[in-house]
Amino acid sequence: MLDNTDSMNALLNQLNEPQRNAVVQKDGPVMIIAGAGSGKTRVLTYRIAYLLASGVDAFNILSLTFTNKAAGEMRKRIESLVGKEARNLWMGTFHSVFAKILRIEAEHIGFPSNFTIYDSDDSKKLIKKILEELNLDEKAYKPSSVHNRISMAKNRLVSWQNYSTNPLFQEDDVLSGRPHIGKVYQRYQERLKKAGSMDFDDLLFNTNILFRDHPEILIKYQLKFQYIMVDEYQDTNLSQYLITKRLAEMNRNFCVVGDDAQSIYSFRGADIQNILNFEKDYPELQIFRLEQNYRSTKVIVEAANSVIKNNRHQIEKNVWTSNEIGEQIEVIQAHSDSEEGKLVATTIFEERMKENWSLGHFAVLYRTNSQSRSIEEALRKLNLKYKIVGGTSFYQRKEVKDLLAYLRFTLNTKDEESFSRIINLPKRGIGDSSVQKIVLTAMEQGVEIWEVLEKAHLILPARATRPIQDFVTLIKTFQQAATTMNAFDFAAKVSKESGLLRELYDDKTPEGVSRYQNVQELLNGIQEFSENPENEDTSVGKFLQDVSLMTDADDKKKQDNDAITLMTIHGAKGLEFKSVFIVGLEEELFPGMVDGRTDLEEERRLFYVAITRAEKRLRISYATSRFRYGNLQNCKKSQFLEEINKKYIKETTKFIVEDRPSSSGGGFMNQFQTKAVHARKTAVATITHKASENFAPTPPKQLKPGDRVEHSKFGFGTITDMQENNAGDIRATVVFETQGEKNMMLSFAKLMKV
DNA sequence: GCACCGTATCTTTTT
DNA sequence: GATACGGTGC
Repeated sequence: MLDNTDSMNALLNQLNEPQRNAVVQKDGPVMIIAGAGSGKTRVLTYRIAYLLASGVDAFNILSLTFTNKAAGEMRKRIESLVGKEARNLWMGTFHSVFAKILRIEAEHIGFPSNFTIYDSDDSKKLIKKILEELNLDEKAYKPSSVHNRISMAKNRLVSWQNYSTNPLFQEDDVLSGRPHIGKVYQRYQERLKKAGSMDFDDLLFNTNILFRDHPEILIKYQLKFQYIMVDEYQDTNLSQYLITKRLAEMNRNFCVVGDDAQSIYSFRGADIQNILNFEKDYPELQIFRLEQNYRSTKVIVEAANSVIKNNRHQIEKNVWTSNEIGEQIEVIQAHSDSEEGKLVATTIFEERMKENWSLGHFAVLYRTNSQSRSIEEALRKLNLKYKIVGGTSFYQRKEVKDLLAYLRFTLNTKDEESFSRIINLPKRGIGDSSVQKIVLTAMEQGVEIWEVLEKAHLILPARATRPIQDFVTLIKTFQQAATTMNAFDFAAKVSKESGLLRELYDDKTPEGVSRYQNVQELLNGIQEFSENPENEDTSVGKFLQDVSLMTDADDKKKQDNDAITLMTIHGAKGLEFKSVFIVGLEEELFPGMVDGRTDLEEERRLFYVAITRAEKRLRISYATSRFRYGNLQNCKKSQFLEEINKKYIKETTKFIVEDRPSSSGGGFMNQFQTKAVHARKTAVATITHKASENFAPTPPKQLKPGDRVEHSKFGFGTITDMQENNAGDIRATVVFETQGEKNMMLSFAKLMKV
């Protein structure tokens, strides 16, 4: 530990005055308003180093950051200041830190500690299934919009029980023609619970439940986390706000860092009021303002200021710099998106020559992921190396998720999403109808899918049973192996013996080859994990826990620093580059518009973030026409361009001679074609019964009509009839008190005579 | 059960 | 322009 005052003073001398003040104010509530490029990370790291130096134990510090990568880097920087002790800090994203706590405390909220985390892909698939089951109009109920509503609700701590009576949500839902979202929400939660799974939002929602319902656990963590720091506080939602508020309540050593001007995540529930109202929660608050920008030229800083001042409510601050004036911002007009790409590419090409900057100093930022295409094409033509950060991340690729699904299912056979992914992958002759039958039986009989699989011969013809038995055997051998092998050996075994790798290997199309490589890369990643001496637990279970919260930005392989960075502006937050291009400054693209609605202030903050990523040089481009939805559209220059003070801008019109885009065909819709409507209905009751403590199924032979029985999920009822079928299985008709009449298959015996 | 083919829909932004 | 989905024919 760094307990000598000299070195501490040396540290503090590297800071400017407001930075230093913010660092040494270690106790009590602190808010640090950190303008763009004002050395925020530096203040945070030094602050933690200072806490450690003044005798605070690393175990008692909780520091929440926005990305895993930010956390990792900060930990490294602190380690270089104070040494190994930094490893004991609790540092990470909200999601990863509270997932960790939820695993420790899982039993208190009725989850297994190895619960699976569903990513939004998994969530949407599950929601889709539920929408079909409920037979809801697929035009009004799109999985993504329903998922959005549910996510919003969770972020505002509205449970499914309260959703339908919540005026805020209900009104909007009725207005948009989908009054039944509450029902979907309920079913979605029931299914997640059954699958032993949580989605991203549940990690925070359930943490709130945990702390609300178990004061003794809350106190335990309050005692532990004596000092709490939250970065990017302007992007917290109600759920996150309440978690930290509760945790900080006892010691009140609560330091938040943020910049209201950079709040860009309201679409996922972030509430800028959390930072604007922070002072109301903590009257004794100490506020520090970091206003000196060390990153950018005067032109860039002041241009950014001239844009953001068009927003109304703001925390008062004056970001300034003593850096050079720098060059004016170049605004580039193009006639099409492909021309825009070419102009960007040639400009980078020339600038790199002239300045001798490595490609790592260039970034192209856009509003939507789809804009990367035209840029990529142009860069490839000039042989300029680039990397795309974000978009469909590595971990979202089908082949990667497929292998992960095998690993997940082996450890948690309740995981419904993984099950449907792999049951017929590679093709083993288990078709949709068999799968549906299995899922349906599991629901109707109130047992788990795995159990039905093991007894598939009872409900399916022999032809379909064989491959299922093979599948069950396969998973069983995997389950054995998982307990003894490390993650890598295990994953390698699974990828081979499942036949996944073989199938990809046999596919010699370019896509097939790349898919194969992706799986290999995943295996490499798992190997790194398994062989990393810092990892105590190298089991596949631990790997899965880590990987489910990993994002593209965290990927070490993406840190090639001799390549141009392409990413969304959201992805660029917190980063900086010598030379930045912001592309697509057009109305309805940036500021973006979704079914006629725009949050202009948020879009403006996003533009502010984009501008302030640049250190030396900034260029902004727009095109007067662009391909969207596969056809050509005319575009208007963005209003944001007018908001930049004219004196910082030079407009240039560069020309690329050649290909004008020709409009593509198509676009005529066949209005006369009607879609077949599918009515699929499954009778699934809402399960509320909790099995009695002494519940133990009675052997089927001892049951007879007239018996009163308890079912572990459906509650109490009476047997009215029993029949033996030709598969040798006995079916009992049971009239349940709450669930009505059901046909129970006694080979799945979950009935107890009472 | 599965492979192939036409078409409807899509694009904000992310943990 | 890509993809996911439904329909059709083996």
